[in-house]
Amino acid sequence: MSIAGPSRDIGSPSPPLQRGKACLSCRRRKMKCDGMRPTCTQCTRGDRAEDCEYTDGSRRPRTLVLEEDIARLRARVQELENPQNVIPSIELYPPYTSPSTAGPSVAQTPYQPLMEPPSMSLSTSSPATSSTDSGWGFDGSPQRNVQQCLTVLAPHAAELGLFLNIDRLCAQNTPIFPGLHSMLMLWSAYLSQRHLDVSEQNSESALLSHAQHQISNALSVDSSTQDPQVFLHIIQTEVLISCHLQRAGEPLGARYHASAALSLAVGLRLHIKSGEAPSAHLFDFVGYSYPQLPPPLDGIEEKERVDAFWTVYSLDRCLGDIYNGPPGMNHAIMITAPWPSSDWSNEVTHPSLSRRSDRSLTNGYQGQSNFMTPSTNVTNINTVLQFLTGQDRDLSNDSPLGLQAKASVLFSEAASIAASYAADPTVGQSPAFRSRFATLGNLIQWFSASLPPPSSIIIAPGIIQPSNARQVLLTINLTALAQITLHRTFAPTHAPSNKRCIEGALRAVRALDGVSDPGPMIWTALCRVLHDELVRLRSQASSSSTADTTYASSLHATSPQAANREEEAEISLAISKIFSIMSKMTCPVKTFAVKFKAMIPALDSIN
Amino acid sequence: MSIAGPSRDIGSPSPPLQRGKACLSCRRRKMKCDGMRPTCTQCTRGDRAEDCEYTDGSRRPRTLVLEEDIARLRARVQELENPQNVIPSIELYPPYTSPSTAGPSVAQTPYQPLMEPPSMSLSTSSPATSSTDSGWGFDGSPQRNVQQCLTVLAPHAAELGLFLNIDRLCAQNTPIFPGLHSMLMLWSAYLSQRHLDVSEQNSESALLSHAQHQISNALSVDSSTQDPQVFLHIIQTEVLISCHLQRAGEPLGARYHASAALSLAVGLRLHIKSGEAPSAHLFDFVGYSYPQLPPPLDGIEEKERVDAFWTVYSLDRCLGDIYNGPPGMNHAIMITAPWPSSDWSNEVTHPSLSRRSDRSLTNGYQGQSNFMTPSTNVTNINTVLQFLTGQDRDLSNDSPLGLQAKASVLFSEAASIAASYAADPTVGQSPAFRSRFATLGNLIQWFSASLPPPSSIIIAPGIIQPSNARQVLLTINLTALAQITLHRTFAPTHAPSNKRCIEGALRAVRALDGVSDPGPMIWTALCRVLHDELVRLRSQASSSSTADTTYASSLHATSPQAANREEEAEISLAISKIFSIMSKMTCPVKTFAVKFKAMIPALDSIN
DNA sequence: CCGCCATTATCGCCGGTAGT
DNA sequence: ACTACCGGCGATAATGGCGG
Ligand SMILES: [Zn+2]
Ligand SMILES: [Zn+2]
Ligand SMILES: [Zn+2]
Ligand SMILES: [Zn+2]
Repeated sequence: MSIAGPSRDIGSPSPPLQRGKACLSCRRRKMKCDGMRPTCTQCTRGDRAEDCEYTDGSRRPRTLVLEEDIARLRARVQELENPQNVIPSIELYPPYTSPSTAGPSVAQTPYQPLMEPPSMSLSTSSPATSSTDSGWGFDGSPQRNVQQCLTVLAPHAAELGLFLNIDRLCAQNTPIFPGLHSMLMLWSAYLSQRHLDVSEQNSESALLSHAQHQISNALSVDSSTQDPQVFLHIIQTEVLISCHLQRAGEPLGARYHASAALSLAVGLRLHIKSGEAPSAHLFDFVGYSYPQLPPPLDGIEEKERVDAFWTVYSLDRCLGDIYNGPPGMNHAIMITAPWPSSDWSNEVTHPSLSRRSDRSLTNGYQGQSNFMTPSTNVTNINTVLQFLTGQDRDLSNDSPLGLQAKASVLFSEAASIAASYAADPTVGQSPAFRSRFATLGNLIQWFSASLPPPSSIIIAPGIIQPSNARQVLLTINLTALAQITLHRTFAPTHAPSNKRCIEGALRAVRALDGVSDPGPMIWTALCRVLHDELVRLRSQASSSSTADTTYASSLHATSPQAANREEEAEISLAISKIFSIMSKMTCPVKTFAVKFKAMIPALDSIN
Repeated sequence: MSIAGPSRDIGSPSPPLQRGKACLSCRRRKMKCDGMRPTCTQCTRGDRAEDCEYTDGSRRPRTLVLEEDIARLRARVQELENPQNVIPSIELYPPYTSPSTAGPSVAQTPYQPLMEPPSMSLSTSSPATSSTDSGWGFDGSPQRNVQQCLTVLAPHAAELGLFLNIDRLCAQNTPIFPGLHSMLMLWSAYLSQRHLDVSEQNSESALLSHAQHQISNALSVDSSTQDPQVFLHIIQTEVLISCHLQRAGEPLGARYHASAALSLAVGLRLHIKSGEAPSAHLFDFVGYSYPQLPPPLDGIEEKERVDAFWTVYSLDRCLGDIYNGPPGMNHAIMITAPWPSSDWSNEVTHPSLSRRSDRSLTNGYQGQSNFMTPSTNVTNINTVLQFLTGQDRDLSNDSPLGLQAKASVLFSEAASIAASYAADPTVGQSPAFRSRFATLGNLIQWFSASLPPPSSIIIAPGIIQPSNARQVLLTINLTALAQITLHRTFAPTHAPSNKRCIEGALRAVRALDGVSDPGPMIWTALCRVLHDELVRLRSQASSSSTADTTYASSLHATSPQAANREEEAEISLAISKIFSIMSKMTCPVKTFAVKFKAMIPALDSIN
C-alpha cells in the first residue's frame, strides 16, 4: 500500500493550495480556495468577484519580497524628497557593522524625515551646485566614496565588465553619473562582505532602483546637451546592472539591460573605429539621426570606448543566446572597432586633435553634413569577420577583454550555425554549411589551444594568479561553450563531435575554479553534456558488449571497456567538482545545483 | 531559595528562545541567543554590544509590520509624486474643450486622498489586504480614465504599435500596469490636442519618467511573482515609450527602448509559436533560465502575444538599422510565431487547455524538467525564413500588422545584404550572394505590387479611408525603403538598380500623404535617392549629349533627352511634396527639412 | 462561520569546519 | 584555544481548509 500520500486518486480533490496562495476572501471564510485567477471559484459562486484578491505570495519568502519592496519604496521616497540626486548611500560595512535591519523607524514616527539622507557625505559643501550641470546629475560630490568603492572593485573589474578607466574615475574632479555611482556602491558593498543579509538586500534594491531611474531620466532628456562622457557612464551602469541581475537570478532583467547597453553602444557608434570617417551610408544623409560622440580626447578615452563596445558585445552574446535569444547583432554588421588590446601606450594620443573646447555631442542636426562625401576609402576592416575567417590569428596583442570578446564571437557564431541547422537540417548537406562548420571548428580548436592552460593560472583551488586572470578563465569557459554549442547537435550521431563536446566540458570544468559565476549557459551546458555522456557510457556498459563498439572504439583506441571505465571516472569526478563549486555560489545557482543533483541519482555512489 | 529569575539552574541548556526573539546579530551568526536585554550574552562576549538589536515592535507577525510599513511608504510616494506627477492629473480635453493653457489640474491640492489604491475593495474587512498586489503596481483604479484614453488612441493604434486588445484593456476589472497607464495618458494627451504648450511638456516628461520608473521596478523584482500579463503590458509600455521618444527626436532613447522591448519579447519566447513544445535546446536543461509564460488563456491573449512580437520586431527593425545598427536579430534565429493574421476567429481557442488555475510564471527552477525529452518533432516552421525564400506568397490572411512585419523583414534582409556587400565587395561575385540578391529583389517587387495602391487609400490629401490603412501606407513606405536599401549600393553603376531606387522612392512619396511620421530612415532615404537622381540628371543634361546615353536610354526607351526632362520634373515634384509634408511634422523633422532644402538650391526654381 | 487539526514555511541554533 | 561561519535539522508559528 502506498504510504497513503495525499490520496492522489481519481477526482484528485486538488492537493491543498500552496501556502500563501489562497485568495483573501477564502482565507477569511476559511474555505477551500482553488486559487483560480482572476476570481476563484468560491468567490465566483458566492458572487463576490470583487472581493477575490490575492496576496500573491511569490516563491521567495514572503518577508523578503516585502522587505525588498519597502526598500525600493524607500529609495523612491528619498529620490522624490530630494530631487537632486541623492545616492541612497549605505556605507560599506567593513565586514560586519550592524546593518540595523529594516528600520521599523518609519512606522513609529510618521512625521520624521522619513529616511533622511543618512550619510549625505559632503552634500552640504555644494548646496546649490545642483543646477542643470551639463547632464550630470550632480558633480563630483562624494568622491572619496567612489574611491573606496573602486578600491574594492578594481580586482574584479574584468568580471564586472568595468571598462571605464579606474584611475580617471577616482580622480578628484571627474564627474560621475549618479546612477553609475549607485551601482559602484552596490557592487562594492556586495563584494566587500559576501554574506548577504536582509538589510543588504534592502540597500541593494534601493541602489539598483536609483541607478535605473537615473538612466531613464538621462535618456529622455535631449541628448545633445549631455557631456559625451555621460553616455559611457550610462553604458557602464547598464553593464553593472545587468551583471547584478544575472547574479541575482533575474535573467530577464539581465538581458533587458544587456541589450539596452548594446543598443546604446551601437547607437553611439562605438563599434566603428574612432576617427574613421563614417561611411557614406545610405542613412547618413544630412545626419538626421543619432547623436555622435566627439572624437576621444586621448588614448585613455579611446581605450574606454573600445573596451566599452567589446564589453557590451560580449555581455550581450553571453546572455543573449540562451533559448535561442537573438544574438543581438549578426555578423553582417560591420564592426571596425579594433579588438581591445593590452597596450595602448603606443597608440598616439590623437595628435591632430587639439583639445576640443566644446565637448558637447554633435547632434546630427547641427553637424556639417558629410553628405555624399564618399568615405575617403579607408580600408575598413570588419574586425569580427576577419577573425572568423581565420585571417586574424594573432592573439599576442589582445588584452584579456580582447580574448573574451573573441571567445564570445566564437560562441555566437557557433550558436548561429547550430541554430541554422536546427531550423533546417537539410543545410547539413550544403557545402557552404559544412565549410562554415569546419572552419569554426578549427578556429575554436586553435583558439582554445592558444589560451593559457588553467593550471598556469589557478595556483590553488580558489586562488588565481594575475588578478585579471579570472577573465582568462571565463574566456576558457566561453570557448569551451562555443565548442559544445557547435558540436552538440551532432554528438549523438557523430563520434568526433561527441568527443569534442566532452573535451570542451572537461576543459571548462578545469577552468572553473577561479571563476566567480560563469553564468547559466555554462552551467547548463556543462551539466548537460557531462550528464548525457555519463548516461551514454552507463547504458553502454550495462548493455555490455552488445553496445555499438564501433562508436565507442572510435573514441579511444584502447579497449573500449577499460576506456569507458576510465572516462566514466573522469566524468564523475568532473561532475562532483561542479557540484562542489556550485554549492558555493549564489542562490539561483545553488537551486540549479539541487535540481541537477536530483537528475543524477547514479552519482550517489560516487560522492 | 530565591525564586530569583532566569537562572535556570546550571545543566539545563535553556529552551530555545521563542520565535522572533533572538537578537539580530545572533540571527545572522546563527548562534544561540539568550535574548538578554539590552545586550545579549553572546553579543556581550563578542564585544559588539552596539550590534545587539532586537526587532521588537508588535507582537504581531513581522510580515504584518512590514506590510504596514510598505503601505505607509507607498502613500508617501504617492504624496510626493502627486504634486507634479500624479497620473490622472491631465485631463484629456475631448477634442474641443477649452484647453485653457496651463492645466490647473491637481497641482493645487497636494493633500488630497493621496491617490491610494482607491478601490481597495473592502480592505477594511481583512487586516492584511494591503499586501503586494500581484505585481501590478496597483490594481484597477482609475479605469474610466483608461477608457477615455483608449477612445482617443484607438484610431491610431497601428501607428503607436498598440497591440494589446483595446476592449480588454477597457474592461472594468482588467488591472493595468501603471507604467502603461502613464504612457496611454501621455499619448492620448498628445493626440487629442496637438498643440503642445509648456504645461503639457511638463506632464509629458512626468508621465514618461513615471512609466520608465515603473518598468525598471517591475523588472528588478522576482519575475516569478508577476502576473504574466504584466509582461505584455511592460512590452506595450516600452513600445509606446519608444514611439514617443522617436517623435520627440530622441532616437537614441527610442532605440534603447525598442531593443529593450525586443529583448523582453524574445526572452519571454514570444517568437515561438505558442503551445509549441520548447525545443530541446542545449540550454533548456533543467530549465535554468528565463521565466516562461503560461499558455495563453484564449484566442485574444494569443493574438496579443503574436502581435506583440511582431510589433516589437518591426519597431526594432525600423529603428535599428540606421547607421548599420544591429538588426537585433538575424535570420538564423528560429521564429515560429505565426504572422499576425486578421482573423483569429478560426483559431480555435486552445481546446486542450482548461483554464489554468495558476497563472503565475513558471520560473525555470520549478517547472518539471523536460530534460532530454526530445521535442515531439512538431514541424516547426521558420516563419521568416519561409517568407524570405518565397514559399509564403499568400498575403490574404495578413492583418495590416502582418504586412508591416513582412515589410520589415524585407527591409532588414535588404540591409543585411547591403551590409554584407559593403563589408566585402568581393562577395558580389559569389553566386550565393547573387541569388540572395535576386530572390529578395523579386520578392520585394512582388510584395510591393501586392499591396493596395496608395490611391485606393488616400481619399484626399490627409484623409485616408479605413482607419487602419495608415499602417498600410507605412508598409508601402517600408517596402520602398527595402527596395532602395537593396539597390542603392549598385545604383551608380547599374542602371536597373538605379531605376528600382527611383521607382521605390516615388512610390513611397505617393504613400506619404496619410502617414504621420515614417521615421528618419525613410525621410533620409527618400531625400537622398531623389536628390542624387536629380543631381545625376542635371549633370547629365548639362554635359549634354556627351553623356553616357547608353545608361540613360536603358532607363527609358524614348528619347533620352525628353525622358530625362520628364523624369526630372517628376522628381522635383516629389521633392516638393516631401517638403510640404515634412513642414507639417514635428520639430526634428522640420529641422531636417530645412537642412535638406539647403542642399538643393536648384529647387528654388521649382517651388 | 469558526474550532481545530494537518501541513508547512520559518527560524532558532547545533555542531562540523576554517581561520587565526 | 577561541571565534566566526554556515549546512542543515528540528521545533513551531502560521495557514489551509474540514466538518460541525
Ligand atoms: Zn478563493
Ligand atoms: Zn476568491
Ligand atoms: Zn543574541
Ligand atoms: Zn545580541
